[in-house]
Amino acid sequence: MKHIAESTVRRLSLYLRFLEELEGQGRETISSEVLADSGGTTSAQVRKDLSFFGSFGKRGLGYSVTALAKRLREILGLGQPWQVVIIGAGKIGAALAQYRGFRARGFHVVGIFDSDPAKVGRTLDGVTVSDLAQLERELKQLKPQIAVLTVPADVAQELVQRLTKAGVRGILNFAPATLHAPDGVTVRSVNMALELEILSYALAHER
Amino acid sequence: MKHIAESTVRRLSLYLRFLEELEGQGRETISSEVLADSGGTTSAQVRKDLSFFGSFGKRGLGYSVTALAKRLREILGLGQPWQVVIIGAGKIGAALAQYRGFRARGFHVVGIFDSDPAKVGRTLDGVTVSDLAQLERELKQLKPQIAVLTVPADVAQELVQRLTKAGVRGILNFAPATLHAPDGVTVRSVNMALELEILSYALAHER
DNA sequence: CTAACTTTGTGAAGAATTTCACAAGCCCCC
DNA sequence: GGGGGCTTGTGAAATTCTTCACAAAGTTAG
Ligand SMILES: NC(=O)c1ccc[n+]([C@@H]2O[C@H](COP(=O)([O-])OP(=O)(O)OC[C@H]3O[C@@H](n4cnc5c(N)ncnc54)[C@H](O)[C@@H]3O)[C@@H](O)[C@H]2O)c1
Ligand SMILES: NC(=O)c1ccc[n+]([C@@H]2O[C@H](COP(=O)([O-])OP(=O)(O)OC[C@H]3O[C@@H](n4cnc5c(N)ncnc54)[C@H](O)[C@@H]3O)[C@@H](O)[C@H]2O)c1
Repeated sequence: MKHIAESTVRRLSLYLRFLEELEGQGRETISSEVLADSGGTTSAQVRKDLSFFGSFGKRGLGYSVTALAKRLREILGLGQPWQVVIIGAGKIGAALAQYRGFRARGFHVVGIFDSDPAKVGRTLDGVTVSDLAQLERELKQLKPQIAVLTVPADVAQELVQRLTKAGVRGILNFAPATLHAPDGVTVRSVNMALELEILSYALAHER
Repeated sequence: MKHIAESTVRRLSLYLRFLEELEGQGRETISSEVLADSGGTTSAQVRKDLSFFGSFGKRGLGYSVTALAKRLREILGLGQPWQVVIIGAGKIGAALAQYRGFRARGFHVVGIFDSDPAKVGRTLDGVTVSDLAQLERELKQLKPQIAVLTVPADVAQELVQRLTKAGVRGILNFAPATLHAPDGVTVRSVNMALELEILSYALAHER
């Protein structure tokens, strides 16, 4: 399959969110035009995005809401549930562990780890925090595909190593650090301070 | 000034973070090559990014770490402190309110608002949570340029309206909603579920 | 059944971004 | 003070991404 740009995948996720809303409302079909508005883009862009994966629409009518949503879930890999572990049960890690939006999308938090004895043993939304020392041992059982890193920046890279070795294939990092992983392991970083800085740039350069 | 791509601004922020690390280590100069590695890009890209704003380097030598960091802070609008309010003192709002990384970059949380009486009156990192009903009255005093939205998705848009009317010019939104704001107001969204979905896409399509 | 209308799918054009590649500038050493 | 060695700054080329624009296909109404 041809390489698909991240911007395209991002838009597909937005389309899917909107389609699921429409599904709830019992709407049956939707045009690329309306779908475009929902994601802040253009109808041509929507059609082009979808065309990478096939042709799902009916000319003169639009797309079947349920069929397109189903297809997008497959494309995005959301047909199956994913097992997720969270490393770092601090403020942001705890918030994420209790966040309903993940489970709703098929991301199941199956384990939480922390190195602080004061945090170990606590339960967050039904999952007990384990000691980081048990990481490798427990991952053998849990077999998560994805890890969320919410630890201080200076230990993030070493955890990437350990997680990778234990078979984790995707990492979502919240620490402000540039991380490196071997081929076959995908690392994405969410950097909130950086988002504020982009805002700061925009405000400072207005007009 | 010519329009600068968001991807460029994003990289400038990364360069700045690395430069500040180097400043701490007392390093005096740095080449585009080394700077590139830090941000996961190429030396040509670094030089091109910087060239939009002038020429700061010395051929044969590289860039002065302190001078470039200073210049980047100016470019990014970090020369001045920004006043920030957080709307929604829930799990993620509370985590952000207590996050040290924001203050370190000159983003000062000066107010927190919530509509839940149980949350009002609590203190997070020295700032007391106010009743949302007091929003307009208190914003007149606080005059924040930036608001962080950590409320449920279905009330996010109406808060954009109120904040905009009260003079806020930049909004960082964490709710999974596509928001619209008038010209002159910048809205950025951080969508964590979407980040996981992009990861999911990558894992599902590997090789 | 036909005609008017709507909307898709997609090449081709256009715009934006990244990479290439190299002349020019500066440092350092002899 | 000249030469060798680095590294910048930047046009030009290459690549990637978005928009345009329209034929083809389907719908709806009469
Ligand atoms: N709080 C926020 O709003 C926020 C925002 C953006 C980024 N971040 C980043 O997220 C990370 C966590 O932030 P936080 O505010 O939750 O901090 P925190 O101090 O509340 O949490 C960090 C947790 O990691 C644990 N930890 C430390 N070393 C560990 C290790 N080697 N293995 C496992 N766990 C370990 C600590 O015990 C602690 O529980 C930091 O890198 C921070 O920069 C936080
Ligand atoms: N918790 C997470 O890890 C996480 C991750 C990604 C996105 N989000 C999003 O962030 C938002 C908040 O999530 P949360 O987990 O902190 O939820 P939460 O329920 O803990 O917090 C929401 C807070 O907003 C307050 N609130 C509700 N309506 C309000 C209004 N009109 N004005 C002011 N405050 C109001 C509530 O009282 C509550 O304190 C949601 O949109 C959620 O989807 C959360």
